[in-house]
Parts: sequence; C-alpha cells; structure tokens
Amino acid sequence: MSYATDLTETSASRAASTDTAPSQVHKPGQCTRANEVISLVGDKWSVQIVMLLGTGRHRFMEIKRAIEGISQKMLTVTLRGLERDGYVTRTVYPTIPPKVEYELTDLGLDLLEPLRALGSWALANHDRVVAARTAYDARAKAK
Amino acid sequence: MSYATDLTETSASRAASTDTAPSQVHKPGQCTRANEVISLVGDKWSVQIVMLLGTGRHRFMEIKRAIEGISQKMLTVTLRGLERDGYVTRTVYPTIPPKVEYELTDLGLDLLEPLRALGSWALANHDRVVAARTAYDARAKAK
DNA sequence: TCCCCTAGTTACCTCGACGAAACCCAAGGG
DNA sequence: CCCTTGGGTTTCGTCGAGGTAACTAGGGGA
Repeated sequence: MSYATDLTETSASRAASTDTAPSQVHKPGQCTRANEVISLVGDKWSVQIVMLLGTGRHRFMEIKRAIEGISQKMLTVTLRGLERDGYVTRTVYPTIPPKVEYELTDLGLDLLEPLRALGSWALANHDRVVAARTAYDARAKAK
Repeated sequence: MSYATDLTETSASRAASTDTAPSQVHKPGQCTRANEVISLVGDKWSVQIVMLLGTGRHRFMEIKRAIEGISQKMLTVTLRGLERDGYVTRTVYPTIPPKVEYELTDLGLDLLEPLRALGSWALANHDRVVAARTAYDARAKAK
C-alpha cells in the first residue's frame, strides 16, 4: 500500500520485484490513516451533504429536500457521522416545531477544497470516462 | 443537489426556502455526472490501485501482493472497471506463464492529481478527525 | 376533530459488495 | 506424478449499507 501522496514512492515497485521481505516494505500506517478519511468520500451521501453545506447553514428538512433521494434515516445517520468526525456542527433550537441547523466547521470548510477539486475534475472529465466506457463496451461486444 | 464545485451556488438555499418549484431548481445533471466519477473513490480498492499504478507499470500479481488484503476476484473486477473507464491500460504478453501489465493512461494520470490532493489532505488532517471523534464519543458517553 | 409539520428513532427487509475457495490452462521442476 | 506459477473465472455464502414504514412530541390550520 502506501499511496505515495507526496513521498517519493519507489518502495512499492521495489517490494513487488524483490519480494524477499514478506510484504512490509510499505508503511501501512499511512495508507490506513488516509483511508480512514477518504472512506468518507465513498459514502454516497457524505460528499453531497458537505458540498451543500458549503453554501451555508441549512436546516434538516432543507437538506433532505435538496438532496433528493436520501431517506430520513440516512440523512440523520450521515449527519451524525459528519458531526462526530468534526466536519459539521449541529445547533438545536428547542422551539416547538423543532429546528436544527447544520453548518460546516473549519475542518469541514478545509475539506471542501480538495473535494471541490475532485468534483470539478469529475465534471470536466466525465465525457472522457463515458467515451472510454462506450468504446470498451463496443470492443467487448464485438469480440 | 448540484455541488457548486465552482459555480456560484445560491440555488440550493433558494430552492429549500422558497419551495414553490417542486425540487428541480438545481441542475441534477451535474450532480449525477460528478457522482458517476466520484463513486469510483468509494470503491475501497480503486483508489489504492490507481495510487499504486501512479508509481509506474505493474503486473497483476505484483499489485495483488502490494495491496495486501485484496482478493484475486476483487483485483480483476476492479482492474476491469478501471480499464473500462479508461484509467488504465491492460497489456497481455502471450507467454506461457502468462504476463499482464497494467499502466495508467493519460486520464488516469490526470486523476492522480486531485486524488493525491485528497490523500495528502487526509494524511494531514487525520489527527484532527480522530480528536473530534474521541471528543464526540466522550460527550456522548457523559450524557 | 383530525391531520400535518419538524426532527428524529426504531424495527424490519432487501440486495449488492465482497471474501473464500475451487477450478482452468500450459509449461517447467522435483 | 504432482506441485507451482500467473492470471484469471465461477460458485457459494455472509454481512452490512441503505430503503420503507411506523412511531414520538406539541401546536397550528381545515
């Protein structure tokens, strides 16, 4: 493992070719730590919510209506997770129709930057991916 | 939806507050398209493989030994997916112990950049997340 | 009177992601 | 004769993510 995020990563190829050391040439710690955070991105809903909250403070039902497709349960679960990880704050107004507002913390705002980078990359290169996909499928079908 | 990757996104809040239009004020297309690409990041293995291939060309068994924990099946499935989406190329040498090499395409190399950004962010902010997590758990337990 | 609104929680169920392990070919080594 | 090696495919089983629906509170509107 060990992503070589900005380290000079010659260890991966070395480990695979030499193979004398069992499999511990990489630093598994880094990979694990990175994954712990990156796995949030896999969450189907977390990214969308963080992106939405990037536009400012929002109420629960606002988010639910904005995300379209998310269930009540998953919204609460996801928001709890984001709160636990320190990305959002939850503010409860004990009025009688309850009112809860969610807002990004500094950490959440920080996360927004690489997330937006990934998002705009995705938007920009979407067509390339679709083209590759159809080309691949055509090739596979022709075979 | 609509991530507001770099657009001025006032529509999300507007849609939630006005609520006159059913739910189509955002541009759902962008969100869907972005997700289509971002969902790759959720794949538990795709990111690791792309990162590893960022260090150069690699053989199947090399990758399998380097990733540690991936099963034969998931490696083939993930690599096929990455090949289909145009991120990696698959080169078969029809020798008699078979030899297959995987390498990032230009698209894959392009993806590497936002991925590394996210990865180094994750590494840099891992501690903040863990701290928030333990603080939250302590608060929850004390309640 | 009854329903709806907000922000949840809970129980139940489904379905797909993923792992484990067996099987494949063909050549080469003991 | 069997094992190994590389790069798979296939089958089977599990487990958890996530959806659905019903419940909670109290006040306002028809």
